[in-house]
Amino acid sequence: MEQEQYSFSGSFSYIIDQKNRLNIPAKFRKELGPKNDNTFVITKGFDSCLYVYPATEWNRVQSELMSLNLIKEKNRNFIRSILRFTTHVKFDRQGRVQISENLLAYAGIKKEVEIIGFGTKLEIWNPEKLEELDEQSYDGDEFEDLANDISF
Amino acid sequence: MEQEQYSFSGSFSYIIDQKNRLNIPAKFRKELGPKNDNTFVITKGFDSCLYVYPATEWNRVQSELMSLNLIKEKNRNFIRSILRFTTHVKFDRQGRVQISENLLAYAGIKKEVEIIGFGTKLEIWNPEKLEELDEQSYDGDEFEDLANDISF
DNA sequence: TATAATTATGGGTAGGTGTGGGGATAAATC
DNA sequence: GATTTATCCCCACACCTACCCATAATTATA
Repeated sequence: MEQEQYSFSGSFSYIIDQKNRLNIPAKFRKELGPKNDNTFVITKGFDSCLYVYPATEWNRVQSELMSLNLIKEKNRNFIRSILRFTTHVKFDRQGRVQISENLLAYAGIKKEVEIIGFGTKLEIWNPEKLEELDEQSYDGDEFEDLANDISF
Repeated sequence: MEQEQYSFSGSFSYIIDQKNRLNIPAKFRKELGPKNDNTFVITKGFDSCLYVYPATEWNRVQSELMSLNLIKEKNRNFIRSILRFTTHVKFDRQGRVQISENLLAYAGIKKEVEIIGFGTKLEIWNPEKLEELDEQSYDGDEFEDLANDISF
């Protein structure tokens, strides 16, 4: 199977409507491609945001997950903590997906939402939390070192 | 794949029109070459300016970005701080690109713009900020040392 | 110098995008 | 079984953007 290379980027503001529907940026939907059958996979992410994978990309993640040694309790707990919150969502003709209450609660999302591209996946944020993190986490020296490493 | 070597230089003044469109100097557009499909990648730079990469050059940066270890929170924050503000822009038949509001805000750009060549990339500046920085940052001795290092 | 080509800026318009809401079907609750 | 609740599909519409053409200024060319 050839490896399709996603490279999501950019930041987009949306709101969740009364029916818990969230618009996915048209730009990202177009990048999805026909193999994914209009389907994303949403799960809990780190940093109190949600991760959104193209279905094909999620398959890769899942197979790596399942390759962990199931004898170790730590691994079982890890797998469980992720799969428990994973759902496949298909967007409607307007490009919206439905997000479950507990995922929204985990990310602290009420109405305003920021969707950002993160390479092979998307991240869904409460914009206020994203802003906070941005301020807290900025580290001039370290960021300059990293930028230097990658010839930014 | 052969490595094409960009060497942008020079300084050009433009204005942003009512539709947030910014002209890219014809000189730079011509250097782009056919492989880039008339596409530049714009993102936040250091020094409160915007960076503009040829698409092929950006691919290199991005693949290095994504090769960072995502287990480390600092790396995730770094990647996010860059990709969030990254957009692929294709210039129209007049050679203009559209620049998002938050990028303009970051660089403090309202109307007047200075585009300068910076080797493999371009930089977009508010001309006043560029002027300020020029005065503040000039350091005769240090600059002479650097010039000497590179046999300028 | 005259003419043509290129470049920088302005603006119109069709189609795409984001958001709200209605109605049919399925699921849940009483 | 009856009533409510949720879910999915469709349509509506305001707004925005991409694409097109126009024009003035500048540069290149004969």
